[in-house]
Amino acid sequence: MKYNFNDIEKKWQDYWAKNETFKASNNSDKPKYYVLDMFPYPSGAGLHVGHPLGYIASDIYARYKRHKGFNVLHPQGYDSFGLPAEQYAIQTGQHPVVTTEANIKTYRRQLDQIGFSFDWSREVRTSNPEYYKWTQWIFIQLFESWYNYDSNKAENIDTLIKMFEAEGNTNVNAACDDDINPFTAEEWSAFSETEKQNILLKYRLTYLAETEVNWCPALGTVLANDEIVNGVSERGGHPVIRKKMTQWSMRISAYAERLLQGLDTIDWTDALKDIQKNWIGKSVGASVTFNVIPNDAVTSSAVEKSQIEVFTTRPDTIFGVSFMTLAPEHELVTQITTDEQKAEVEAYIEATAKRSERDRMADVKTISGVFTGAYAEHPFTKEPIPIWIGDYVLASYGTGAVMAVPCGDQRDYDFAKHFNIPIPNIFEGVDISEEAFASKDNVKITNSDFLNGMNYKKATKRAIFELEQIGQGEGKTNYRLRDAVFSRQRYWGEPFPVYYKDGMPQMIDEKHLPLTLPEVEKYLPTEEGEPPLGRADVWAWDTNTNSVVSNDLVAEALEATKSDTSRTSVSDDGIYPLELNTMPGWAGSSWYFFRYMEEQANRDEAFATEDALKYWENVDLYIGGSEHATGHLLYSRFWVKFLYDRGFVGVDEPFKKLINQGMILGTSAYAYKIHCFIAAKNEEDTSEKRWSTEGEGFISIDFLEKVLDVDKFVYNGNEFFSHGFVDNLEKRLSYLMEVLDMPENIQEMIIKKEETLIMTAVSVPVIVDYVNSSDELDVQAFKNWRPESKNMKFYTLPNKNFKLVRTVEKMSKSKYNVVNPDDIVEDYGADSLRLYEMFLGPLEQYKPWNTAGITGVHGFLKKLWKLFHTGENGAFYVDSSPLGKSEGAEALKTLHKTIKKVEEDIENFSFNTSVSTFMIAVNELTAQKCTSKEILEPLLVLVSPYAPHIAEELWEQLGHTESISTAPFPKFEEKHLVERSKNYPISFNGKMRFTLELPLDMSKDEIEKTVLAHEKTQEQLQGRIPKKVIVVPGKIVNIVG
RNA sequence: GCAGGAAUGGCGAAAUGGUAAACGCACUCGAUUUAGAAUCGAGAAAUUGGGAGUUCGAAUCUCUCUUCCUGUACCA
Repeated sequence: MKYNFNDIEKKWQDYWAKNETFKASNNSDKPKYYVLDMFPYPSGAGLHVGHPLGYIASDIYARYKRHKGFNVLHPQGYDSFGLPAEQYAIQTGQHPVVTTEANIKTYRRQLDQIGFSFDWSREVRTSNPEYYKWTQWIFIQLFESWYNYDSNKAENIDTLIKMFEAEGNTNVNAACDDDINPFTAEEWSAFSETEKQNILLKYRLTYLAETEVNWCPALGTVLANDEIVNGVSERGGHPVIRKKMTQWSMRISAYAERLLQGLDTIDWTDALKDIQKNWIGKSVGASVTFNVIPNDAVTSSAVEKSQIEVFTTRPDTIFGVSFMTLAPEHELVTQITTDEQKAEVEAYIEATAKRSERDRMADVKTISGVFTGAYAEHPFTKEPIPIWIGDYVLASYGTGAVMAVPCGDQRDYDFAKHFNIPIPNIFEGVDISEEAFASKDNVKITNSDFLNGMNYKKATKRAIFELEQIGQGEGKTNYRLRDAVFSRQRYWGEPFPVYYKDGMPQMIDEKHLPLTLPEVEKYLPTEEGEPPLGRADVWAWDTNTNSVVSNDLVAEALEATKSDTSRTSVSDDGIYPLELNTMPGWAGSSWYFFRYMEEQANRDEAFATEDALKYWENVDLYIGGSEHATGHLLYSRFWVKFLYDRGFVGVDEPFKKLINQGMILGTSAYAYKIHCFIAAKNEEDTSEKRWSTEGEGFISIDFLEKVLDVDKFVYNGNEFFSHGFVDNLEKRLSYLMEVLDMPENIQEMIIKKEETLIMTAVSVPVIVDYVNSSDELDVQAFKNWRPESKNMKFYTLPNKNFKLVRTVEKMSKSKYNVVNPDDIVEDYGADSLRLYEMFLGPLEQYKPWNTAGITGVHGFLKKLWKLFHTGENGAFYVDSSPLGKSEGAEALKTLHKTIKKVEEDIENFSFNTSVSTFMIAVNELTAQKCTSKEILEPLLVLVSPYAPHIAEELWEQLGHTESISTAPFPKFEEKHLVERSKNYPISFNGKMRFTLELPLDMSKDEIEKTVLAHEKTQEQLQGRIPKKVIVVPGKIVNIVG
């Protein structure tokens, strides 16, 4: 019987689907375990071999946990809202629903054929209305909430309103906008409804605000900070500019501290935690207020009371302040600038505004700034401090102003040097003539009044205390984390459940959700620049019927209220325009892990029932790419903490353990297209001396290396060209003659150095399928693919094949290095693909794919199969009789060391090493001619998580009628590994010289005696007397001397 | 600049203080075959990026330098 993997795999995939083998239950006596993959965006290109890497790892773990007796939830779904489907819709006019559905079909087929143990009954798709109904619902909950720093959690907005009614807002300690004016309880009750709503909006966890956003004109939408890479859009690489727009924002900054603290409670890699820590960017310091000194030369009237608030992490260096710098955008700049400096300052502001964010980022070295003519007063010395503006100070961080301490901060130092501002030194015994002293350690403060002689820690404490005493500062903590813009000017996203009454946003009642996407005839923004939803004709909310109605009705309603300027009377007929923006991609992905917990049947009543949430809690193991570190993974944590605060879920972290799988890279192949010719020394000379190869040809890389006589030649840009070529030409002329058909007289001229031979080469990517494992090109296939090369020459070394250069890079269509798992599954089977992906190397690492290597693991599966088919003509045969003591010992040893290693490996997510372990086990058992059921049966369970199809098939052949998937994991027994003796390595000064077989129960002294007495030891020592003998029983003997 | 990670044959890698290089690919030779593929057997090949230290003993721990990768960037 042959190992017919295609039939076997189909058979068991059908079996699993039919029997719902991997359906998880919400009621079970077993302990629960939740294994989750980051769900895919179903793109049109389908999967390549890099995509399933993480899925295979998580599947192995999920299957392992089932063997270990856990009730495993291992679901899968689709992040099906997103840009590519919409871009495709814009180009073709096809509705994204249609393309998304088609793409999902492809994904499902590809996933199914790899044999994943997903519970598909719990599938989610973020673009399904039954799903995004609950995304909209969560949005409404955020709108109805505010963050109370006193209770340190989100609360219903009603508790805030109660506080306003009772005592106004002065004692409210909330996460809110900066521009809050204080009011009393009386004032609050006197406000109009619109005014009240306006104020509440400044406190809500999602709020409308005019924000400076990253606008991408090419994509017609705003982008989040994490969607921009090097100043251009992550998708498509389009330029991004700053633009002010009214947008929904999420007050994630309220959670900055908890997002930071929470990292300590979860099992993520330090690398990933560091990325989030840096992104949150906590800095502890103080806020200090500087009074601006009134100046007659300032025309502006406000200057009398002007104060500049700064944030500093080094309040201990306050006596080192010799100037202040404001961001050019700082609101105070125009007020304090003296008439004399006005022209210069305005010119500078204009110049900075013109520079794009990208320019400012690229150019961090140029120092620029302008003096405003104004001075501030030092809070302690009362000395005047000049106020400058400079674009090294960012308007968006802190207060947009800094107290410059040039002796302690390199940027301040550079600025001071550049503009000849004094640099007072406040560090005892430190030389600051060359650069600033930015370290906090091992230094004492001097020239600083009451701070003299103190270290950083003490001085900081004292400085803050003194600032508080004079009312000009306090301790403060700043975060880099900004609120997240939540609006997108796109069609293919969740509609906001929001309509506008008198310009104020109103939530649609949750019982009328979902608010589904309207039909539009085109997916582009409108001519007026409104988002695509602006094209919908039926996109207004009728509060009478609670339904979406035609826009025409809004026009009528507005007409009716137009004359009423206060807009407070209810003369309209209750029909209002709906929000035109949609939600960003991260909305649906920030809570999907809860949706899986609920079975399809109960999903109408809640996003997940309380029972389901309580049972599954959160994700025990999450596997996905590290590129989501500051996007999905941060936003999910934020939403979960919010849902936790409001009592909707019982956990405040979504993912207990997280592993980032590395990327599988493609191995591209390049052929060099060359052209050889002889250039005349004189450009104008076009006489018969000139010669060239007939058109272009391709040159084999080994030939090229030989001709150029270098191991590795430098290839820059599109061509190379070797002058040194001529010098060594004689040696290699034979090769050249053979291939270039060069006339003898030309050869002579080159040898005599009358002419220079020039070779140009262009590298052309080749479809990797045409290249064999020895990097040789199938020339015929290549010619068929590239018809223009049909008549070109392919230069190779004599009797050699055409060789190519290979480079490792990301898989991409344009490089022709994409490997489709479908082909691998067809040629080698899913089990081989699964094993090979794991075998390539550690899960977290980036590693190149090389299809040739798969024969190794495929060969292993065949050997495994053979182990069970040792009967006549390869018939199935295993020996069910009990193992004899003597012949069984060896096999048991093999089995149990395999159990031990594989179990350890899976627990440590070291899947590559267990594949090696399987290979060793099968090689050993084959050599032992083992046919015992007692050995082979448990071996199958070990292999089953990795190669489930072959395991199921052999399991069935062993006579089992139930799937192997819940068979208990074999128990490791130490006794089978116990050895009587040990082949001790005998080292001399740490270097192993020979080995010696000694009983393991031999005592330390005896070992020493035996070893020293051995003739080989004497030979090594050559009469010397050992200074020391180290004996580690069971490990090693080391003789020093 | 800052933060994190990495460097072991031709390639992917194993070994986390105790015999360095397991396992696989590729390579060479042999058997089988009309040939190729497949299969089986045999073989050649790496002193752990450089330097120093700790230790009886270091790929592994410490310091330092070099190179590469990832993230982040005027964050006060």
